[in-house]
Amino acid sequence: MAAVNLKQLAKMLNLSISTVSKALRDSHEIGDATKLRVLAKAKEMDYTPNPFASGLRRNKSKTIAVVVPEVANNYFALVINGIERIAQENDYHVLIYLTHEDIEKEKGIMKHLENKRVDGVLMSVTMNTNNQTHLSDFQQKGIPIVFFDRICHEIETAKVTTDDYISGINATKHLIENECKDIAFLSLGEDISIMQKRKSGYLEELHKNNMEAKTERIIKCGNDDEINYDLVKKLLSGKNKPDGIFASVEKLAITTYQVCRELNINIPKDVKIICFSNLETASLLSPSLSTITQPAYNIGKTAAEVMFKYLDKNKTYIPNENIVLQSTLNIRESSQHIV
Amino acid sequence: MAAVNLKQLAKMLNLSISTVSKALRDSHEIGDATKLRVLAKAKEMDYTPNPFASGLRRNKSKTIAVVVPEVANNYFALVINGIERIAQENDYHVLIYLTHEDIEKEKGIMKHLENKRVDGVLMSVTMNTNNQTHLSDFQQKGIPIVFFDRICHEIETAKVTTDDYISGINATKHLIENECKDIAFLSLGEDISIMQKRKSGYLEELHKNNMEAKTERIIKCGNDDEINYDLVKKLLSGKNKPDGIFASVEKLAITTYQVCRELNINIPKDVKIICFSNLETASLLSPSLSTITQPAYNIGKTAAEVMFKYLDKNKTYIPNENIVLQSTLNIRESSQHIV
DNA sequence: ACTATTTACGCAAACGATGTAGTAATATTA
DNA sequence: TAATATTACTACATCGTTTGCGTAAATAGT
Repeated sequence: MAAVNLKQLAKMLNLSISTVSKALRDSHEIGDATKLRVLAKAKEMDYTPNPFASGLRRNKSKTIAVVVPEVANNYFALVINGIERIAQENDYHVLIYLTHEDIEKEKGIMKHLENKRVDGVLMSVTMNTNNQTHLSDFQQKGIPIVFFDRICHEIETAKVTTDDYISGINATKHLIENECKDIAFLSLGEDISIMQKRKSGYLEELHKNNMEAKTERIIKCGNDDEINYDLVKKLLSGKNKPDGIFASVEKLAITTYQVCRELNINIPKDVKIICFSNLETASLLSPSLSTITQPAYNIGKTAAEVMFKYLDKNKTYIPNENIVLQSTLNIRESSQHIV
Repeated sequence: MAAVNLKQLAKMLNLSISTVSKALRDSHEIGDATKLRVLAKAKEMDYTPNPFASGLRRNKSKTIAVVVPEVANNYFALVINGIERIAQENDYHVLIYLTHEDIEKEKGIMKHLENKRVDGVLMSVTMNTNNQTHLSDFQQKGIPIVFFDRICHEIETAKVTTDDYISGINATKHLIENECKDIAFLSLGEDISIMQKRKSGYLEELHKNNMEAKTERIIKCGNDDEINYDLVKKLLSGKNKPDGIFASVEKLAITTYQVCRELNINIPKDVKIICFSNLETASLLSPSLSTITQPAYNIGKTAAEVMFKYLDKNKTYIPNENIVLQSTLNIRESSQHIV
C-alpha cells in the first residue's frame, strides 16, 4: 500500500541507496547482475521515484504549464489536445491555467509559476495584454515561454502563429467577390498582434478594391457576451447597416447569428458572414458558416515540440523564431452571393 | 534574477533559517516585530517557497489531476472550467490528462500519478472502463478520487452525476409525445453506468407506452467517428428506419445530422432527434437541436468542492456519496412534430 | 529570592533522490 | 612483480523546507 522508496528497496536488496539509485538510472558504475536484481525488485515492489525529491535535487519538474484565456472554446481545446499529446510522448505533465481574458489573473498565474514549478510555459495571452513586463520578468527567472496564436512580439522566444494577415486578406477578398460593398470587422480587443494582423489584411484588401475603410465599421468587441450582442445589434439595426461581416473570432460570429435571428436579418441575403473558427458544427448551422479554420491541433503540437526541443537540451533560452502554419478557407453558405 | 531561498533571506536578516520559515508561516513561536521584518524582506526579495522542497517535506503537492476522455468537447471543457475555478480559489494547481477513451492509456496515467504527484484526482472514466482494479489500486495508495458523470460504482468515494435515468425517460417521453413510434437509442459503449442509466430510462418509457424495445434499435457506437457514421447510416437507410433518435452523447447527434444530410432525410419530418449536449450552437443548427443539457460547469465545480472539502481536512478517504445535479430539457425544432 | 512558566529564537534532523568522491577488490600492463 | 587501471560498489553532502526539541532570557508566581 504505502509507496516504497529507495531506502527500503536498498535494505531489501542489501545494497546501498546510491547503488539502487544508479542501477535504476542504468549507470555504467553498476554491474549487470546487480542491475537486473534491482530492476526486478523495483518492479515487484512497484517502485516509482518520488517526483518532489528528484525535482528538488535535479531542479526539473517534468511539467509544463499551458496558460490560455479559456478552454470551453474549440480552438483552445484542440490546441491543448495537441500539447497534451506531445507532453505524454515526452513523459511530461501538463498544468492548465485559465485567464478568462483577465490580465490581472494572467499576472497572478505567472507569479505563481515563477518558483520553478514548471520547466516551461506555453501560452496565448489575454485580449487585454498590452504590457509585457510580467512576461519578461517571468522569462528572467529562467523559465522559457513559447507563445502560440496570441503572441507577444516584444518577448524574445519562439512563436507559433498562423498566416493571419493573408487570411484576413482572403476572407475580405472572398466577401468582396460575393458582392459585399460594406464590410464590418468584428475585433476582439485591439491590443493583441493577432487582431492587428487580421485587421491589416482586412484593411489592405479594402484599400486594394478602392473601398472606404470606415472606422465605425470596426467594432471593438470584448469578453462580455451581452455587451458584444448589443454592439452587433447596434451595428445591424437601422438602414445603414453593412452587407458583410468579418468576425475575427468564432464567438462573435455566433453572436452575429443570434442577432440576425432576433432582427430577422437573412444570412447571406442581407448580410454575409465569415469568421475564424474551429467549430465542428459549422457546416450544420443554418445557414452553414463559412470559416477560416486554423490548424489548432497542430499549433499545439508544434508549440510543444519547439518547447521540448529546448528542454531536452536543458536550454532555458529560446531564441526568436516565428513558425507560421496555414489556415484553410472553408466557404459555405453564410458568405455566398445567391444569384 | 535567480530565485531567493530561505537561506539567503535568513542571512540578509541575520536570522536563522527556521526563524524565517516560521515567520513566513505565521508561527506563534515568532515575535511580531520579527515577523514584520521577515515579511517585508520576503516581499522585497520576491521570495516564494520552492514547491518541491515543501512538497517533499510536507508530502503535499497542492495539485490535483483531472483525467477525462477528451477536452475538445463542450461538456468536458466546461467541467474543466468549473474545476479550474475552484482550484484557483484554493490555491491549487490542475494537471490535465486525456485518455482518448483508451483504457490502457487510462491505466498508464493512473500509474503515473501513484507517486504522490497529486493530492487528488477528479475523473470521468473511458467508455471502455469495465474493470476498476487500476482505480481501486490507485485508491489504495492513499490518493482520493472523485468521479463525475462517468463514474465507477464499485469504487467507494464521492460521485457527481446528473439525473440520467430521469433524463432518459423525459427525452423518450418527449419523442413519443411528438408522434414517434419507433425510437432508436445511440449508445456510446455499453459498459459505463451513465449509459446504462440513460438506456434504462429509454427502455422504461418505451415499456410504459407499450412500445416494443427492439435490440436492433440500440446502436452501440464507439470512439471511431467513421464507424459511427456507418452505423447510423445503416440505421437510417432502407425503408425500415426509426422515426425518432435519442443520442446519448452530442457527437452522435452531430453524426446523425451529417448522415441525414447525405441521405436527404428531413429532420424532424422523417426522423426526430434529441440528445445530451452542451453545444453552444444547438439553437443555430439547421434544424435547431433539442437537447438535454447537463450543468457541466457546476458539475466540475461541485466535484472540485467535494475534493477540497476532504483535502482541507487532510482526509485521504472519501466516503461514498452520490451528488446528483439536474439536467435541463431544451426542446427545439429537431424533435418536434409538425402539425 | 527562588522556582515555574512563557517568549523568541536557533540547531539539527528529517523528506527522498542524486551525484561526487572515495575505496576495496580485481584485472591489466611494463 | 610492482605499478597502474578498471570495476563495482558505498558514504556522504546536497537540493530547500519544515518541525520537534533545546535553550537563554524575560516574565510570572509564590
